[in-house]
Amino acid sequence: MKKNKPKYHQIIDAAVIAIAENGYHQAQVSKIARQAGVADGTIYLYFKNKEDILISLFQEKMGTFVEKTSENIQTKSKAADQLRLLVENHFTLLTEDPHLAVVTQLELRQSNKELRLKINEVLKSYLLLIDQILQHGINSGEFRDSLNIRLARQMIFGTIDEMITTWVMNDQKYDLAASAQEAAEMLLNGFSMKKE
Amino acid sequence: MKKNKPKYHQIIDAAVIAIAENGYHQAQVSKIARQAGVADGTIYLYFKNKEDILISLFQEKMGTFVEKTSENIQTKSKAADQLRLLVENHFTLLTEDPHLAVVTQLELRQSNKELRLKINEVLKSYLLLIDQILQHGINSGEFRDSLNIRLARQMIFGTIDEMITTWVMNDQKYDLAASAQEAAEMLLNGFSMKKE
Amino acid sequence: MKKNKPKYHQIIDAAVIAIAENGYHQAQVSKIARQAGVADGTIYLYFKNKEDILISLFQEKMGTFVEKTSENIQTKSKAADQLRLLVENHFTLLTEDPHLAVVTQLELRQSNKELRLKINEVLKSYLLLIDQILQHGINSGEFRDSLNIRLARQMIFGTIDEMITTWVMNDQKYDLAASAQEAAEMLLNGFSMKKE
Amino acid sequence: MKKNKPKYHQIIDAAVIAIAENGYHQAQVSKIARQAGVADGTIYLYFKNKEDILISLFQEKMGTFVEKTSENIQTKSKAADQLRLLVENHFTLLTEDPHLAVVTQLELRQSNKELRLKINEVLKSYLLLIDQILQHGINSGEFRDSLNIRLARQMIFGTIDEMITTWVMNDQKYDLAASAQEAAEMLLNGFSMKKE
DNA sequence: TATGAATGAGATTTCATTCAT
DNA sequence: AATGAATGAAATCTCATTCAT
Repeated sequence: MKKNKPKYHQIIDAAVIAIAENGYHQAQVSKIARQAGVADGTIYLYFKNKEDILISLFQEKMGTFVEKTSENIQTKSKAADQLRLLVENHFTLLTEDPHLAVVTQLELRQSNKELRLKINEVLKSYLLLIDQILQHGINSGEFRDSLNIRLARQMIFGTIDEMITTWVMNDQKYDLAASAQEAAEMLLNGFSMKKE
Repeated sequence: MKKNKPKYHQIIDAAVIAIAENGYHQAQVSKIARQAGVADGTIYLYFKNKEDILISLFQEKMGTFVEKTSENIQTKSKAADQLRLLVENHFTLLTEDPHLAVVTQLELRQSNKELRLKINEVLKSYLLLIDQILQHGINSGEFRDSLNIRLARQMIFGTIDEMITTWVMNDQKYDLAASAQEAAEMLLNGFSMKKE
Repeated sequence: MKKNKPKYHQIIDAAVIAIAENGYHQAQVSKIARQAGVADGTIYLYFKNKEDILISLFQEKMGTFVEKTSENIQTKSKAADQLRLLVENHFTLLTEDPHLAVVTQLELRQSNKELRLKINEVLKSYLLLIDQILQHGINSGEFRDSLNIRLARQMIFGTIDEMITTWVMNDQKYDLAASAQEAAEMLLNGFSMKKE
Repeated sequence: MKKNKPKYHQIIDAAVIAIAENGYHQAQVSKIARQAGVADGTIYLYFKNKEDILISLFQEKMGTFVEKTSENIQTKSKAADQLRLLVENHFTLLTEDPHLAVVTQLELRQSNKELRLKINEVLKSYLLLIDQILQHGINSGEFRDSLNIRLARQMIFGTIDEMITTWVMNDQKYDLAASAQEAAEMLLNGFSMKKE
């Protein structure tokens, strides 16, 4: 299994840096190789092609994130708290790795449709996690019965994504994590029982 | 003024189709020219370079949309109604021009950072329109005083954008406009007075 | 006859300026037309193609020069004086028209082999004039009998040309005509009887 | 160092042939590559761009020539003999490499001003060599004290250059080297003491 | 395993020339 | 005679991938 060898991760981390520093289209395989301290050809011993590096990058980083977040939210019993934690975890992840933030929010989106479809495949587990929280909230009576889960999920993901992208575009110069609670509250407000 | 000549719009419309059908990187200038029914060189009588076509495309289509929507919402006195109209207009625009939907949601995002910055410039007027609605809602007492406008704007735009992108990625096979009202309600719910 | 119409010379003079100011490869037909104050298409009513402008330019300017010089030197009886006059006339011509100097010494040499062959054709009458002076000098006993005319002609033309080119490359900033007599003397020295 | 690898010289030699046979503007990179027996892209492993091939070509060929000639003339003690050797060496170099003669005398002069400035830079060492001979001749009393070195240098270079160019334009069909001695004598004659 | 030299397909843009008005 | 909008051919250079060592 290639994934267990140190060079596999070495190359992925090099790709994150190379893309963040040079931009998607200027991050040639040779630059990634140089950043990783290996020869160009070595890349192809660990990855099928350039696209494979990018998908693997996303899988490794996002996959790990979803797993951890999934575990984290099990510690909370209320859906509201779970959502709060999810937003916070997401913001914290990218705040702690500025290169990764640039890569996922700006650079990787320049990839072609085919690659983006594969990235979406990876994102599905994240969207599923959101769905679980929403379903749990409906079951527990925190959210209203009539909540359209697909719509709510798109609102959550769209909001988080837009917030992060704006923050990255502004050179990450303000404290993103500080807005996590407020964003969660506003979302939750939209999902709650109608007041009469 | 080049913009008043028929070939200017002819080429822009051809670009939308060529990009939608072939993808961003496969929409060569020669393909756009063929689609427009002009020679390759003619393109350069109306546009400085290829990037200029894409910027102009976005300005013409999105600029027109923002203008019209801006006028439309003046007919509504309540901020809630204005937001409902905004969402509906946006969904309708792209539902009625499937090619344009593909281009704005998927293909144009593959452009380089420089082009995306120019696109964002155009988007600013749209975000400003959203801000106006939100401010109006606060002033009229429809939305709570403490509403964080920047956050609310990101929620609105992020949600709309995510909904459209998902719809386009699913080959536009369901009725997007049908979700407009529901989406607007959920957003509005989040902005309303806290219930006790 | 096109050559008698004012626009013919208007276009040639415009070409000299356009080429001198923009360089050979940057002097597009449209620039020459603009400089001449006519439409692009008008050029083709007076010249077969772009090359034809350049050949005509050279013919008009150099042809006139050779004619005048030819007349001038008839006023001198000694070959040495004729040569002195020839050099002086050549230097004066280009000193008085800096644009023309740049065009003939630098820019027109960037043309392709075919055009340069045609330019050489025009130059032949100039070389013939030099030959006449040399033959006259031999006949009159001013130059030695054994003088190789072809060689002497190449020396004269090569020296003049190299002097002018260097002067143009140095932005015409020194007085070229001032060197005319000295250059002529040195050439004449080489042609004179061997001293014992 | 790229210059020590065999392909560097292989490509330069191919460029000389390709340019001589096709002309400057018809010697596309792909033709040079084919002539060199390498792929188009390989060219760019050894040269920055097409212009770099041409500059390097001139530097290698002319630079080597100046160096060798410089060494050669050290074997002669008299300035007159040194000049004779210089002319002979120059004529011999180009007589032995007809392709190179076409390239330096006709084709490379079609290059743009920027490239020609770089070529002139290389030529400076040649002109310096001529100056050394002239100065030596003055010091040794072979040439007259009052000799204008700049002028004499332009006469030497101009004459040699004109002779070669005419010879190349006439398809190199006569024996250029045979005229070397005669040309040198005529130049020397011009530099010698005035006879009384 | 690792290397890195070599490959070669592919696209934007310019500009001389034409021709309908 | 004059215009100028339209034409369309043509070439440099990049970079993902391979493969002999």
